[in-house]
Amino acid sequence: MAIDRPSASAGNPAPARPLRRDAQRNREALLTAARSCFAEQGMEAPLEQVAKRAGVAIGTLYRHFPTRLDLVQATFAKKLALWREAAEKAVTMDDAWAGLCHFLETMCELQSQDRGFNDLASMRLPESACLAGAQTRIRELGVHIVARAQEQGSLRPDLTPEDLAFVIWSHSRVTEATHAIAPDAWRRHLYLLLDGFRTDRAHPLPAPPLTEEQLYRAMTSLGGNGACGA
Amino acid sequence: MAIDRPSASAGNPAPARPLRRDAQRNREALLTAARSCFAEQGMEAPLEQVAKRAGVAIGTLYRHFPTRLDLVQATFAKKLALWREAAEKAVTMDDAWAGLCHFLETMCELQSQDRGFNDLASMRLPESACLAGAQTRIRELGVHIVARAQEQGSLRPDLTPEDLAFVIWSHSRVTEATHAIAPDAWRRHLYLLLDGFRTDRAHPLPAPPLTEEQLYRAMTSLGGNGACGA
DNA sequence: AGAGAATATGAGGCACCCCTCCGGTTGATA
DNA sequence: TATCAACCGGAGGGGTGCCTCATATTCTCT
Repeated sequence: MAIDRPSASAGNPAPARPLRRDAQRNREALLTAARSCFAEQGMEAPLEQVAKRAGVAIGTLYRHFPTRLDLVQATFAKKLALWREAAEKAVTMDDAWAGLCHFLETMCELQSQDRGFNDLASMRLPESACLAGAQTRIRELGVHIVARAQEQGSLRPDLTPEDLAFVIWSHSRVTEATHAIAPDAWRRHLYLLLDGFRTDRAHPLPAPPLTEEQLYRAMTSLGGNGACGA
Repeated sequence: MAIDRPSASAGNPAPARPLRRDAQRNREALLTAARSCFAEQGMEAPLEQVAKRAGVAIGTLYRHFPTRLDLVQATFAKKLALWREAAEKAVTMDDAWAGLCHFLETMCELQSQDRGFNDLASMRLPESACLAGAQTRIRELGVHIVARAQEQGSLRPDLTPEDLAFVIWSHSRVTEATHAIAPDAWRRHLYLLLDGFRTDRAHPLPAPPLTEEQLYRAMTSLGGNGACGA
């Protein structure tokens, strides 16, 4: 499993002299290529294809990113930050329901534009990953987003923060199926689901919410074989 | 692409003399093995593993099922029939909303028990497939199920039969993520979504429904590389 | 029991992807 | 411009899975 090999993200106090110019160029070409490969094919896109698209040999890719996880993290740092910003903003919005919608809609939009981000959102990175902190922060914010909307009475009280994972997962396949055919169809699905979240429509639910521990394990189990799941 | 090879499901007036006893035995062992492999790993489970689990050489598998699609169809005929029966029953139930729930709940249950069925439900088999007829029939019934519930006023009027695909797709990943950790969690997700389907105080949806053609293409596009999608 | 058709076997060719390693190349520095 | 560490290329070994085909086996029928 990739995770056991030396990884650029491991404890690395790196005095980090600046990269040589060719190395810098290659690194950026690799990131650009990775962005497009991952966006099209998900986080398990063949690395050889990333290298080819970057116009670089496979060995070069491995020199820069010893682990698939390293490449994934470098590739998605910005998009993860966007997601996190949406969450930070959501908790500051006066209308908590609008905040919830903003949070989920931004997330779904990011997912729908990028199959790799779709994968990333659906699963949990290993503890060691430097992006794991952002994921954790987003979950914390999710707790507040849910709580505020419930205090204001707009979100059904029997919903837990863990239920937000349902949005990620369910949206994940919907957008995968429709994005090439009807790129906006996912909004319809999201709003149907959101209508089910409203207080005034709530009917008793037939199963208890996931516990935090269960959610953790569920996200870890996804993408178990090929990619970055621990 | 597998579909171009000679397939047992093609126009086959087959006088079909009965199988030799060993052949019969192997065929059944293969189907049993396929059921468990597909249930665990989805429709793209390695055929070599199916053969091994059946205690049979890979060549034997190909003799019985020249195409992956042939094996898939033989494996899932019964479960598809169960799904179809649920649909047939749903349209006869007095309470159309209960019928809708029965239909969707049965479908989701089948999906949650079997990753292969999960795949099968999410995508469209090629025209040539002998199970394609059942899929078509189920869609027809879906139209009636939706119409009846709308006539009775329980289902929101802006919902179309194509929207039922959202249930399949969204459930698909939810159950994939949770089935090993909380095997009943999918019911919670389904009921949240169903609450969004109810008539009372439905909110406007931000995107038009899929057309029939779009739905067809979306289901065809899923699982595009490895398996049975045309 | 013997013959012949039906069936089973599994090695092997192909394609894909992973990752490593070392000889050749290039950019920074003096 | 000479030096050398840093960097790059890409062949190649390992693994998996697909599917075919020549050969060996087994059933069935007389």
